[in-house]
Amino acid sequence: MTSAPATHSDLLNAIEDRGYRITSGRRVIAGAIEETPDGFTAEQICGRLPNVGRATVYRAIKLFQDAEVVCKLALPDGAPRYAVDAGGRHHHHAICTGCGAVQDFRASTIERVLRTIETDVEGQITGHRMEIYLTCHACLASAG
Amino acid sequence: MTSAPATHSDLLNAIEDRGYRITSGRRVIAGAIEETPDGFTAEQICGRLPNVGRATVYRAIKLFQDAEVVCKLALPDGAPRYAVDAGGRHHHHAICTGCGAVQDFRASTIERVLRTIETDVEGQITGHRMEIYLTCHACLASAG
DNA sequence: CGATTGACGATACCTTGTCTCAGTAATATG
DNA sequence: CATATTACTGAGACAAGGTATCGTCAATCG
Repeated sequence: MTSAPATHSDLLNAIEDRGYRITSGRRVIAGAIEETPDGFTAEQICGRLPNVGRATVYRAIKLFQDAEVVCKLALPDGAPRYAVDAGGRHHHHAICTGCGAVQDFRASTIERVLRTIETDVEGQITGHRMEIYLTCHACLASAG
Repeated sequence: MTSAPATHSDLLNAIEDRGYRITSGRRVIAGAIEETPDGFTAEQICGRLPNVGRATVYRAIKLFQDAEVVCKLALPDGAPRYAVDAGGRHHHHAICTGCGAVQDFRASTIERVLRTIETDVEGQITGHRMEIYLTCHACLASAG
């Protein structure tokens, strides 16, 4: 009966698929992350899980990043923020600077632009980073 | 004879124009920055100028940023890097992940894409960040 | 049920900055 | 030019975000 699929969350599945163990710590970290619809910071998770070590939280987040189910973003001032990356396909993020809410968007035009740029710059493009900053409807309304 | 234009560097002129004093510390910091053709890190400048306090270096870099003659970038892992911003006009940066060399480019297409995205996301866009990562010709050749 | 190996928590440490504060240098004024 | 004013400075403490170390513990394999 060890064949039970154990019905993990997407986050846990992603790291299990890569050969990492599912531990109780990782389970509660994944749970805490999945409760944040609008992105999260590492310290938020640490604060919410006082029984899990800080290092363990950072280690788990890094695993999720490597497994491409969590993505690290930067606010305008460079402050880091994480968001769950459901789809898998390459996409970018629009971040509300008021509340931190994250919207995904897939702008195929951007990919086309990048290919254009490829001919303009000296060298071989290996990657890129792009973030849109905005004020979401909720923040516009409450701060309006 | 106090009308001598004092022929400062672009960096110094930029902060002088904004009402800040030209001090000996700022002079050597600007000099050190202008000697780095391929971007720089704050600690690099600190290391090169042991007689200037660390805080002073960071303060000066911030002034240059505010005056829009220096721009703060992020490498793929989030590590910060600075580059001199000559032109003034809004542009983006392509950074070699091998050596840190920075190329500027002005992709008007990107601005157009952003305006398109504006209609796709929920909220009011306030800004964006974009960096291209590449391997420059020199690094391609030497690591090839 | 062990044995093995990965994961854990605590904590020290690192990096990148910022803040404080007393002392100092750059300007403005007389 | 002397002096008053004010900004600037260096040293060092502090903060945020993250990584490394290390002894212990638990998940998984056989």
